[in-house]
Amino acid sequence: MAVERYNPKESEPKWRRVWDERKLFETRNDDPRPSYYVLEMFPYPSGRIHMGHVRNYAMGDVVARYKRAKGFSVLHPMGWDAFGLPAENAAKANRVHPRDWTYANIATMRTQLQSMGLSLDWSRELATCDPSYYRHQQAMFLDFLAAGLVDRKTARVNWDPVDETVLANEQVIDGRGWRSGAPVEIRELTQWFFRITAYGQELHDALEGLTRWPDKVRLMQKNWIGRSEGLMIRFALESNALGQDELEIYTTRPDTLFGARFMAVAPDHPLARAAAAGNPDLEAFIAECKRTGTAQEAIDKAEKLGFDTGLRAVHPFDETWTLPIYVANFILMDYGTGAIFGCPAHDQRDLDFVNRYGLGNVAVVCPEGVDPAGFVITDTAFVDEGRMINSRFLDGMTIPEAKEDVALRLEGESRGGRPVAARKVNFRLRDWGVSRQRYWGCPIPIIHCDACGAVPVPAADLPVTLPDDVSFERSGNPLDHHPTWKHAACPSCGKPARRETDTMDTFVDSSWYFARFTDPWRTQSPTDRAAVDRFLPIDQYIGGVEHAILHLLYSRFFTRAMKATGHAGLDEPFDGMFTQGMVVHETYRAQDGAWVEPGDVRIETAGAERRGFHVETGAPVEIGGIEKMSKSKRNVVDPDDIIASYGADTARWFMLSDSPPDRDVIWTDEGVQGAARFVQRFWRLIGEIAARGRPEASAPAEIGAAALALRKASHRALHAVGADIERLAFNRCIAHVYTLANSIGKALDIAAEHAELAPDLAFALHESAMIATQLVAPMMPHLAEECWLALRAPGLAGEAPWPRAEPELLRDESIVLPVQINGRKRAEVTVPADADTVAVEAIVRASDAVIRGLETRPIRKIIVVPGRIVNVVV
RNA sequence: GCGGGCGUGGCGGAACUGGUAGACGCGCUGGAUUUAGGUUCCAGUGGCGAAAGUCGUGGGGGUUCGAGUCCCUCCGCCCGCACCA
Repeated sequence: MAVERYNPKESEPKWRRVWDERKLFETRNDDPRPSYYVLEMFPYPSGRIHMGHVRNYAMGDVVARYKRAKGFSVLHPMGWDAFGLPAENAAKANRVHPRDWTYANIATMRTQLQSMGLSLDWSRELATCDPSYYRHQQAMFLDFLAAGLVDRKTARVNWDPVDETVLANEQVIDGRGWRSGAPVEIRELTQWFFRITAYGQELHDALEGLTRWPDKVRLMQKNWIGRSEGLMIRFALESNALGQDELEIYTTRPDTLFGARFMAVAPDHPLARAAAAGNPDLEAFIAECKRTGTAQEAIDKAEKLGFDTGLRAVHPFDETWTLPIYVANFILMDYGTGAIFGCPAHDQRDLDFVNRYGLGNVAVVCPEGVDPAGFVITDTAFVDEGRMINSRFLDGMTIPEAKEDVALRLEGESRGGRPVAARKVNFRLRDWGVSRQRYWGCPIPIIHCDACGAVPVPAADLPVTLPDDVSFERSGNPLDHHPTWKHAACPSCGKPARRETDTMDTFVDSSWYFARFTDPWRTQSPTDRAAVDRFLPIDQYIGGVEHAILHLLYSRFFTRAMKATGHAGLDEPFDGMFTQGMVVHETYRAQDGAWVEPGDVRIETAGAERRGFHVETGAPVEIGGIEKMSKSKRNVVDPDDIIASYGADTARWFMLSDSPPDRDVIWTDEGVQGAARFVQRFWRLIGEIAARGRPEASAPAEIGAAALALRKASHRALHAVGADIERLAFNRCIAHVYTLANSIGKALDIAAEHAELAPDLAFALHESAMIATQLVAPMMPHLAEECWLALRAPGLAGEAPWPRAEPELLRDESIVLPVQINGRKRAEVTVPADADTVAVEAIVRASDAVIRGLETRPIRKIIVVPGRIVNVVV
């Protein structure tokens, strides 16, 4: 019987209206059911959504809808990461105010997201650029300050001379500003810092417990934090020439102390500066070091260079042994103490250095089983395990034993009333510099007074709001150029003072928005503890791997700081974390090399051959590599276009179908069309069943083979889809749905052969249609509603509870076991599902196919893996 | 350089803790329906072979009754960090 085509253009908006009217996705904080918090990283309102958003939000929505059906009070909100430099650049380019630009983008993108049919609680929507949001951020900044978690200090920062602002490390790519492309300068500036290093150990250790995070992300964070254990050692200087009598170094290899050949300090180490004071050559060397770019290439090519200061340090275990002190270009001031002792035999950099300056080396660790006498280091440092040699009292020890022995001895020795050495845990992690010389960000609520210093803005005066009347004519920070804004009275003494004109890094905004979502209506405090306790931690967070370190690490710190200041009660904000892959697409180039948009390319296939032609001109187009969708390669597909021509359900279905969610998915026309085809096919299957009317509510007593097979298929799919959504294996979910659709199709074929439909098949068909509709609902919610209605099911698909798979339908009475002979499949036997090993063995021995396969050889052994396989060994 | 991941048909990918390799989709081939189809339906689709069979998960080796899965080794691709002492 004919079923009309499903029309998403009509259906989709209709159902969204129904959901809205019934407030289906609004979450109540007093809902007595257990809560489940699903969140996708909120978008930056750049202008339009892209396919990456579609993929990200489709995944989150599947989880949200599934968990809702499973009876959870699901919190699934959406907001806008709305501060940032692009708004200011747009202001400069188009003479539009950053606020207007941002809110116009939000309006566009909100409409686009809504057209996807996401089950979001829009009543909790927030934008970080709204004073109702950032006022609380200012309050927390001041609370953090009071709690000692904020520092104001002078530090070396990346300065972009074109954009005239400090850049975060991650915004410096190969030594150039990511936006301007200008070489970044290192400047010493006084800035505000969050003391993330205070939590270095904790952030490191707690990674262990984040079992629902990708290992990759945990490892990246671990490396970023860069914890190392070592020893701070104070070397005495041979002479007190420069007013300093010692040099403190940090080392993780105190065991190699007897292999030391030199000392080295960073070019900006105090000792280097002091030594350079009377030494123009050294001064020139230091200047030259600073000129070396920070670009990767420059670092790779840079040779290990040093300048002998003429100073000498005394070996801590031998007063008669002194070491030359160099200023060296490969020593970093901001790690450890900015000074090292060099042991060339067991550190490649040190070895390169001595080989250049002819300082020689002595091996002090020898690999097990190698004769120490013949163990010579030339070009490659030995960094593996071994036994100590050439090291006096350490000889014969393992590396850990030697480390411990050196530490104990030097800790016990003292000079100038202090121990010569101290154990020290060091971190690569630096404090988080949050000052930005930008307009479109959260103002730092501080007033600088000549008399009182940096004074917090009183709570009653918050928020410090951004002025509207700013000009982007001049380069630099518009807040600083504003005629009046920065002038304020000192809250402490009342005298004229200056407002802080730096704003906060936008990563601060995104470090706590998930907490704000739990009670975004609250005006008196950033959070409501009861709401935070109820919803946090986030049960499932989903976003791109590009935030694996920064956003996720900052949020982990921020949550701890919020705990310390009473705004939250937990350490880890994200219980489950998932990083989804990118959306990629083929690229096309015209003969002149210009990139061609997918929409302008027509693909012709001849067998396995694929050829591209320009739609209008017919000129051949070269089909290039598959790459991340980007404007520059023009291989972008606009979600709006797809939704307009196929509907949101098709777009969502395809985004979830092909690839595992953590891998890249290739966007293809064929793929979308396949998804669209399935939408129609599904609608047809359901429609044909619906047209037969509703059968009895309970299963008939007599169930025939065809009906039983369909019931089993339905319940197996139900079971499998549920399990795979829990695993976030959406591609597998979709495969299960296809399998079920195939089973339904077969059952309909059988049904079509009979004029009168048997009650058991009628029941099984209707049941399968209901189950299939519910399985499809998290991925294609609009289609599911339309099917739900056609099947005359009560209420909405969007609020129906997830059905339970009947355990007896998941089992088989008899199963087919493959039988191997010597590991090769030779036969199959059908056995009762509950047959024990002995029974299976008997059946196998009696099997004709097995006997034939044995070719009269005697059976040595039979291995039966119940329910799996049988292996006959001859 | 250090760290991590991956390598399965023409393509995307299935295969839970070792147990029937290629589920499911795309593409392709043949056929049917249709005025037409970018529709729908049916059949086929890893290689070789007429078939029985045989070979097949990047290459080589190993452990095992049995290896895509575990171990060693080599090759290739991808990602992260990068002079962190």
